[in-house]
Amino acid sequence: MRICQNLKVSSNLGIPTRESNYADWYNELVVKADLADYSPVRGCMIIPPHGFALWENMQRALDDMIKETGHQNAYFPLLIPKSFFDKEADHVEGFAKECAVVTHHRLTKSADGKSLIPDPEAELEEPLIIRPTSETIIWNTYKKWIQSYRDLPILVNQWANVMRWELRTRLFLRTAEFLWQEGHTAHTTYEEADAEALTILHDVYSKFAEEWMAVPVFRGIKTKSETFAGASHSYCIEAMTQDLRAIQAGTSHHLGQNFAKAFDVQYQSAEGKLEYVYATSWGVSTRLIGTLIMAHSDDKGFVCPPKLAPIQVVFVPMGKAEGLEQTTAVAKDLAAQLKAKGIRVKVDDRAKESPGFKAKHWEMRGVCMRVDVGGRELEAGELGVSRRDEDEKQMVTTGSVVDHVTAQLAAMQGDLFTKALAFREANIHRIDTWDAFAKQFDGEGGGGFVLAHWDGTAETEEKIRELTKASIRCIPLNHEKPEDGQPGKCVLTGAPSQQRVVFAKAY
RNA sequence: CGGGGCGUAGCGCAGUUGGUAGCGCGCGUGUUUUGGGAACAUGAGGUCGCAGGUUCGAAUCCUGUCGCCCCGACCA
Repeated sequence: MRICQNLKVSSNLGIPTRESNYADWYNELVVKADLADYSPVRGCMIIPPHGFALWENMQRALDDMIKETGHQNAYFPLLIPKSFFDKEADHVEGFAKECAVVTHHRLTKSADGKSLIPDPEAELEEPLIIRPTSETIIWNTYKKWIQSYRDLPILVNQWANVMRWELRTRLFLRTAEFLWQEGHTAHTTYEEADAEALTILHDVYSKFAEEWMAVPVFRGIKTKSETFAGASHSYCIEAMTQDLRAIQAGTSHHLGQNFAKAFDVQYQSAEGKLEYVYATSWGVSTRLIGTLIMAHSDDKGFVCPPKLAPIQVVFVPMGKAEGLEQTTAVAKDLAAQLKAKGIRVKVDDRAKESPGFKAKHWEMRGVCMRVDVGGRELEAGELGVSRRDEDEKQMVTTGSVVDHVTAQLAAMQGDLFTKALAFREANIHRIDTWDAFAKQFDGEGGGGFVLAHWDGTAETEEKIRELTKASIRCIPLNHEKPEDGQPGKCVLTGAPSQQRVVFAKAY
């Protein structure tokens, strides 16, 4: 089955440049870096071992942080009774249009005997929904778990797949099925729930994005129109892509008492009164991989921050006959030393591929560092070590390779963040006139982040979106410059504004 | 759902007065190679998306149908 025939692949090697076609650059990179592939079902993706190893690394770090902040993992079912969705009106409104529905439990031969059809005899009495998110099934369960204030708070997370029948999909950025974690907590007070939502935003998501993914993010609160269906308010982190758009990398919602009321979850307080609980939910998904690619990668392929890279160092032994045996032995020895220090290494001792082929191969796949081990190097006692995010190769004495690599991996992690931060800085604009604002978002492509004043009304927000395709990504919680938090006048209407908000074209 | 494009080998494509399918890459084998995507030789691989129809004969013409990609509406 041919799925991406519009992708005009120039050859089986290489990818388009970001400059020539950013969208194709991304699409081809994802596939050629072995991060994901198309599947026979539209919008679903196959994640091969290399891509999954990356996800596992992300998962592991996030899972540790989630547990560190007091949460436990649990698992709830994939299938949810349709009736559960009838209970929270806004939530239904938000998800009804994109639900996959299970209606039968058996297949049978069609009349002509040539194919299988759902057996009319086996239609379910109540259709089941493949979870688009798990609030409803979880709140139905929490009703059983919560009787007393002594049962609170409940701090639970689950790693799962969910399905949303998206009309237009893109590998990692928007797939019909995706992997994620979803946290669901219950609390006695509004303030405690808000503190929870903010803990996740600051201590987990923002920290993970910046310290592990090396992607700087804006933390903020969503406007009413961008708030999660069924939430009281939503917090988010927003990153900038290399084509100057915004990408929502994570969300943390304060659900108020909406779900508690919809699912009748009350507890008896210390004073003996019945009270509805307050709730949060929060999630990050495989979209983070798309964010990672868009933040750091280049025209040679994937660039991955060392903390998350499936392979951090690859050794390429060179030479022929005894020479090759010798270089391979040296490579394996150094690799073992690095592995002992917890570094993820690979020795590419494939016989048929040339060193040049191997260099390109691993560059495409985002290996952070490469060590060339050749006869010349061994004679000189220096090996060629290159970093994925730098052009030049360093000559390093064999004995100091392990220390050098260890130091450079740490340096690369920091440098990627610094570079991404500088890029974002260079593409943030503080704009106070409508003409300049409109001009900034004119034409195709993104316009970076525009920090501008907004009068706080949904009408103005919508109007600006219609005129420029830029939307309010968030109302920042912490400002880059103190003056961004000062009052001003709306860039469109001139009405009073409390602070600047982040405008951008979004993924 | 609207507009556009397209279904031929694993991938990218060619193939019209209708005559039973080809190229490049990749893949197997062998030899020579290997310092930034090696070369030659040899071989394997396709009921031309599916279903009808026209015809002596259909990848090609007709009808229907399914699917995919891009742009839009919707969305993490």
